[in-house]
Amino acid sequence: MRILIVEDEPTLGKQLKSTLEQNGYAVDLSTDGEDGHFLGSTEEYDAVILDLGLPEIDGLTVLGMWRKEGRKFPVLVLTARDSWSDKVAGLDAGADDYLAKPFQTEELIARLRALIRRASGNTSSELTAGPVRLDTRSGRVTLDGEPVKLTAQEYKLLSYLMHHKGKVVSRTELIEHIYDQDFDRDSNTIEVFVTRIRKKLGADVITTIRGLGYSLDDPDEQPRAN
Amino acid sequence: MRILIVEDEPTLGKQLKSTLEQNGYAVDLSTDGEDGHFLGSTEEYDAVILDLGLPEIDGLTVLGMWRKEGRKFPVLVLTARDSWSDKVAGLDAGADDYLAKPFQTEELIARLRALIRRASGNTSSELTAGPVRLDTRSGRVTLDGEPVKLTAQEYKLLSYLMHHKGKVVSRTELIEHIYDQDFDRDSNTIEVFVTRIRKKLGADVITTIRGLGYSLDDPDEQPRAN
DNA sequence: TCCTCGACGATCAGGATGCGCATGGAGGGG
DNA sequence: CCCCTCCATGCGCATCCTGATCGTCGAGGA
Repeated sequence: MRILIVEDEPTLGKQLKSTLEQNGYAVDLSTDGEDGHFLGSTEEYDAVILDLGLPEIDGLTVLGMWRKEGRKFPVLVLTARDSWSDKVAGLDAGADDYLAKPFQTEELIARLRALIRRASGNTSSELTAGPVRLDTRSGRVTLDGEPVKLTAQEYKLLSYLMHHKGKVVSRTELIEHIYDQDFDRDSNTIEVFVTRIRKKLGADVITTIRGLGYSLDDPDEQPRAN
Repeated sequence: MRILIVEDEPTLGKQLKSTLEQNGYAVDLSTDGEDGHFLGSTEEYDAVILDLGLPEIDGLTVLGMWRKEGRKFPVLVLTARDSWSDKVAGLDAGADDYLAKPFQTEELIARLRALIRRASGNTSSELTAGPVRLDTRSGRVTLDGEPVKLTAQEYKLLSYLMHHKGKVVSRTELIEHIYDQDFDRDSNTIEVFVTRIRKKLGADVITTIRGLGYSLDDPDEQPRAN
């Protein structure tokens, strides 16, 4: 899952970035509204953390522009404490959730998880597909109840697929959501990790759709094979 | 485990802080409601001890604000008198337990322990993971029944992991819950203590998940990895 | 229907990177 | 005075990426 943080205060921004990265997200950080808006418009994010108190362009304006452009990613707005007007205006502008500064990083992470989960249409923090179960809260994966050890990248890849269960996900889409800005897009790393995951979870977990990408199906919901 | 004490009387506050620290908690002390509220909103606490008779802002108000902001840590309220009205109001405001002044520090610690235990979803004061057993009441750790001597920090670290058994805990999360406010976050102390604990309890007690953090698994519940 | 060929995906092994581990020593507190 | 805590350094290894090779699928023609 890839996150954009738009936060003008460098210290807080960097701290957030590193915390989120430790939690398995790919994170881009922008420190002003204009740059932030550009990133949000051009790159693919699964969620955006947006500070309202930005220099130059206001956070609300940025949010409004995104929504007008049709960007649909969930936005978590950081507002100064007690500003009800901000809250209302933010809702109108299309924010999905709020957090008043100051806040606890754990809560931020929890809300972020919830946002991403909701955005992908899931209701529980546990995602399942056949014998595979992924708990987004504890960050663990089990196969038939047995815990499976995944590396960071393997987890990111599997997590994205499970959040989009049944959908065909192209390789570029995966790259855009698993890695942050600076990454060489011409490589076969995705294939490599797909192979790895198949080795650990079974070959039939991830289906290849030639020329299009990959898809993770739930055999319980789709009894017949292909 | 990290505790916040909000207590206006300096003597009592300091005494509590030192007592709790001797019992293996990381403690922040605040002497007025405003500061206390701020700390509780920004930092990560596993429990809060809140005196109701505060100057400026009342303890109940502070508690109410926290709950309205969505802070979920358990709160142990200290009330000066045997006043029922305080108790009722406190319950409404979201307190989890009570203690009437004057009280025995022993009792305070016992209740605190119970609060933290409940908050982490454990039912017993004894936490076990494989051959390792940790008694939160006596603060003792045994390996295959044999008592093991842990230093204060080693105990704190192990305790936090055991309270969150099975969850992947990032290094920042550990730092936030084991140390109090003023601590340099860029250091490798966590690794050092993990190493120490492994030496004393066996290398397989704590699992490393590269790039994400550590996790303490219970082999009884999860027979084997890979 | 079968064969051929092209294109795409899977797999493997080698190597760079950086994370986490170990260790020793300085500093501080009991 | 001793032990605990913390910081710094160097090292080893898991992890990740790369590039090459092998395998597979499917279209089109005979």
